[in-house]
Amino acid sequence: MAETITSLAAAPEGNPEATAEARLVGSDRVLAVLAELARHPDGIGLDDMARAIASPKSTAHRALAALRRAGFASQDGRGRYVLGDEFLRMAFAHHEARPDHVRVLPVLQALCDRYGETVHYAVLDGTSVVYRSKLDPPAGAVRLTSVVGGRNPAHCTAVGKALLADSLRDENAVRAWIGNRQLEKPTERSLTTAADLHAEFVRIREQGYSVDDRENEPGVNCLAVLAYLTSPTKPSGAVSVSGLAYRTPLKTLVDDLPAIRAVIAGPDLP
Amino acid sequence: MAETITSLAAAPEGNPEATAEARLVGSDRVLAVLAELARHPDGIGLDDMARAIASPKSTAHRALAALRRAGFASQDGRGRYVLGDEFLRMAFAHHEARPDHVRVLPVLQALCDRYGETVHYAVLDGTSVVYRSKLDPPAGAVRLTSVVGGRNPAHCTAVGKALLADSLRDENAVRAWIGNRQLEKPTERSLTTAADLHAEFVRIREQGYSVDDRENEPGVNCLAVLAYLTSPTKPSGAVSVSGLAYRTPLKTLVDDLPAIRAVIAGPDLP
DNA sequence: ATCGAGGTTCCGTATGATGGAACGAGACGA
DNA sequence: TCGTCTCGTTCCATCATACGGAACCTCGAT
Repeated sequence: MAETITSLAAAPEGNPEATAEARLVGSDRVLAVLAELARHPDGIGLDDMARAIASPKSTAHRALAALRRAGFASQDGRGRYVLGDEFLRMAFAHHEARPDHVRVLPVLQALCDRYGETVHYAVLDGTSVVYRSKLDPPAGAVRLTSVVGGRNPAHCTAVGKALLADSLRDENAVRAWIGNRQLEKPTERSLTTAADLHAEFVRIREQGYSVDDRENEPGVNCLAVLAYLTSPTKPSGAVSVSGLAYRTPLKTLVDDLPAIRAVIAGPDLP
Repeated sequence: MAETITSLAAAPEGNPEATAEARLVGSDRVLAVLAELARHPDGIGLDDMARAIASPKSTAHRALAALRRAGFASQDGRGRYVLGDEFLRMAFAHHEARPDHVRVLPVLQALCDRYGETVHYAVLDGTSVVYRSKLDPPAGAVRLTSVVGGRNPAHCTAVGKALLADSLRDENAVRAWIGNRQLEKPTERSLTTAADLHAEFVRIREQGYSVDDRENEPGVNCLAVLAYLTSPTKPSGAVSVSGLAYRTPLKTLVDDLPAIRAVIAGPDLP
């Protein structure tokens, strides 16, 4: 059970071993230790930690002591260091109290209920989308690997395209947004040229919704519509329903669009 | 919608405003800033932050710069500081990869599905229990306020009593565990004397499960059984199903105990 | 009993943190 | 349009604090 689809929303991915950046000092190093700690869900030894941050043991030890003092790190029975409970409490409590989150949660719940698929709320950040809220279906045997705070390229996700379509109104804007990057092409169906994207954005603006038909992940499709959480004119982000293509074909979602709109424009949103 | 029951698992609760501890220095202060940041889901201004950590603006600013460098803090449109996406990503990704969590998740899902109530996995830490995993029912109009990493007094929760019953085998042990504390009594029904608790623990050992009949939160009850995630003899924690008394009476859960046991002892657990 | 692999502590040095004060930018009212 | 107020940002001389090599414990394994 709980088969996994890889990397809908992978991490920025620091170098696997040894965060080999320029030597960090002071509190920067402490924060690097914290990040390294987070990368090791089953704990990490002091030596490995020292190696990971390219510092002597005593320095790593001092940093870990500071983290322990703050409740962000603790030690399991055998001395291995793990992220502290207090750290997780902070993060979860903070997330659940975020204004965005509390605003969209009812909507996400309704949508998740209706389709039994994973739903997201995401915002645009430069060239990628950041997932701000996520709800998994209760009984889903397949779980997407997206994570709150995780990212995906904007141009091949439904949420990203919905948001881009709103802000890039002509092909020049699209071209400017692309700049001189080579757009990633995670699947065969991803759009990667300014022309294709502009055409897509035009369609999206006409339709009022955006789809990702296996453009980001094979076998996964997605329907997204804009969400106006903070302003009635400028969308703050977008809400999406992601389905496994064989279980919830796009057509199902598109046909049901009025219901989705109703939920999103519901009494809970302005 | 989304009515809330107060404080099943409240935070350790730092002083509301002004973390008035002895003056912190260096990285300790940076971590204090991080914690303060987490306490303000809708952002905090530089001045308020400086006040909260009892330091001049420039010091707070330097700390925030370090956090921004690490991706743990960012600024919204108007310069207010909020926790960074990367921070949340770290926390969520870490939690979902924790060995304990991945082991119990299937069990929690099955139980959550079956009863449509919130389920927890928690471990004992001294005099309180710490929630390590939590699953909310999809359609729950009422949400418990428990949070991953949150705590509750062990002696008035089903999970806590189940774990204490396993480790405190006679009344002297119970007395020693209590020490000279005055046990909290969140509701009228909470047990707070060594004698009462010992009797309860005997019953729990005989029955093989533990209940919390509105002892921690009015109107909320709970049934818990031990979970052996790491060792076949020493329980690593306990799994509980928390119901609203009027919706899922304890009797329902107790009557269904064989099914619960079956789920917990399922193919996924040793 | 011995060894080895960690985690922990010590302490002189110099490097980076400190915080008061001045600066800049955006918001608001006149 | 112009002041002015608020709030984030930058500067810099002083000195406290982090640095890290090496010695020290404490287990568990041989």
